[in-house]
Amino acid sequence: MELRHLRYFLAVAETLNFSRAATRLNMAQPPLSQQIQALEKELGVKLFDRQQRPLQLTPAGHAFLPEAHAVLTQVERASRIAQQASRGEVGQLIIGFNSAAMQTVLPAILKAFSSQFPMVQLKLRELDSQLQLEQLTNGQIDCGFLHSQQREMLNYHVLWKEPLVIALPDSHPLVGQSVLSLEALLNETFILPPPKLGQSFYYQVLQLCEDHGFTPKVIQEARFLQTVLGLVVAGLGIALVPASIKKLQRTGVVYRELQPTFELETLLVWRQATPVLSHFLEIAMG
Amino acid sequence: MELRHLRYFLAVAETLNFSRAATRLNMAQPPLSQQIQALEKELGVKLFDRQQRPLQLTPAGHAFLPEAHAVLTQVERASRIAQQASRGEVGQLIIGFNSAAMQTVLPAILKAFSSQFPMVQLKLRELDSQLQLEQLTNGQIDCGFLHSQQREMLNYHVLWKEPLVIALPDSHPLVGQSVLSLEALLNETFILPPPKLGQSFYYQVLQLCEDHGFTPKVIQEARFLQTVLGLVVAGLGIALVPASIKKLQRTGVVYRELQPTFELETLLVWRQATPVLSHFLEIAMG
DNA sequence: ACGATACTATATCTAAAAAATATAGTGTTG
DNA sequence: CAACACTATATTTTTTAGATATAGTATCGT
Repeated sequence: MELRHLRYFLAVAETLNFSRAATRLNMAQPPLSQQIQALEKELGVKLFDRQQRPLQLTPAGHAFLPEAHAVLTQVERASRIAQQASRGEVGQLIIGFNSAAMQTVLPAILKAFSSQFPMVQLKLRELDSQLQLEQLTNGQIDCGFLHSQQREMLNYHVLWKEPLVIALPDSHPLVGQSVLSLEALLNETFILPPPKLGQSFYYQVLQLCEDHGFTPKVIQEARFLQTVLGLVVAGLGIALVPASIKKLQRTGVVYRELQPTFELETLLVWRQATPVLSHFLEIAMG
Repeated sequence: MELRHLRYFLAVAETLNFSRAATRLNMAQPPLSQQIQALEKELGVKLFDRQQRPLQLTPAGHAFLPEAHAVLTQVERASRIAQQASRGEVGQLIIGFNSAAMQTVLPAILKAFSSQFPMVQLKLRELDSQLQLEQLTNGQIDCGFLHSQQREMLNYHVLWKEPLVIALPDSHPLVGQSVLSLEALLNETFILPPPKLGQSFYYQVLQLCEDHGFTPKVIQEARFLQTVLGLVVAGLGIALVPASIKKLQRTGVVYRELQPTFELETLLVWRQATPVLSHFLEIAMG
């Protein structure tokens, strides 16, 4: 069976007249009769009762009519969807992000994109930066919002820069100073996320301290920034956190500027731009 | 576009290999490549990325895949439904019936049929006998359960015969006699359905009386047999009703046998037997 | 009832297009 | 970079859709 058979069947079923249907299809009547006969033979079923005029649909023809129609509708739909997908108007986008991104740039981007491309299904994966880089190369995510130093092989764009600030318990002896240098923190205990979960951020802080000539004392219990702040309040140590965390307004914690400043960069990273992704990138970087 | 293109596309999309797909389709590889190219050209969209191997679906191809699959599924469904309809296993059946039929033969028939052919949609129309005959010739109903004398032109089968009995108020002077002749009712008032609504039954009773040499006094208020009995109870007159009405067990009414008996026939009438109707008739006529 | 009319089916031929064969081109792998 | 695996292109063959001519069949009006 071919779509031609269904198109011809519909024309005949609607006009109930082979000759007029042929005219409407811009063809002669005999081949139309033949094609309908071929269709009937393949189905093993008579679709029209030709013994009486005007032509009548058989019960089988009657049942076949809406089904044939549905096939052609589905064909149009398939065609339209392929075209929309090639223009990036439908499809899906798997987006990786770390917790910091969700606190800053991501919400506005998601909102803008999904209002402009409502047919694109967004799948969000909260992953640490290192895992995002792996999944990007595997093609498991289409793009990622992350912190990283290594920028080889993948495409990236710096979306956001914010200074790291020092989070201190409000009872800490250093709260009197509005600006602190890293050297002043030589003997402090640092609270950091476990290296597995936040490798990139972890190593950036470590590197930073070593650039200033010391290896920090570290306790690694906190998985989320929220927890980090809790430990700071508890007086277990101090932490270097992105400035945007100040939004959380947690009591018992004060934030002090780091001098010299260290800028933490949030990158938008991707491997290959599909049509959907191109639109997303344009909106994100616009 | 033809179904061939979709079948070929699916084979290539599943194997991600033109040569192997061609083998699976029992054809050579070059025509397969050509047909896919033709499909892509018609859609205005590339479905495969041939720049790398193994072959990859483009985003458009990815979106097209489930849609193309849906088309072929729908084609199979259409084909199956046409065949089932030709065997009378699916479809619809519009059935006319009068109130007497619903009191007697119809329920058992409907139950038996719908358990054997659950895919057939039954549409029931409560109509008086005359209207059923009209709608049968118009093709508005497929078959009808009715009372009628005129049996030309249409196919029919006598399903049920029951005597008419006389319904009397229990205070009526004639209740003492267990059997009554029509002549005994010469001076009684008869309650009948309005001629418009129950022509056939109405004229049968009238004819019956005239065969016995008198024209009955008639009041025509009752549309349903239920109402007829109500008027009998109220003492407004007597009525000739099918014996099966006795099932209703209405207090205040007594039934007396008519002598000589008059058999009221319930007919199953149809014009042309479609496959579905044939099954229905077979079950109904046992 | 019967010829005129309107329509569909069959027979034959033509044209289009699908598929086969042979071969050139391209990406991938050791 | 040569060998391999695969896809595209060119050309021919085969199939089949479609056109034309005509025969067959149902309906309608006189």
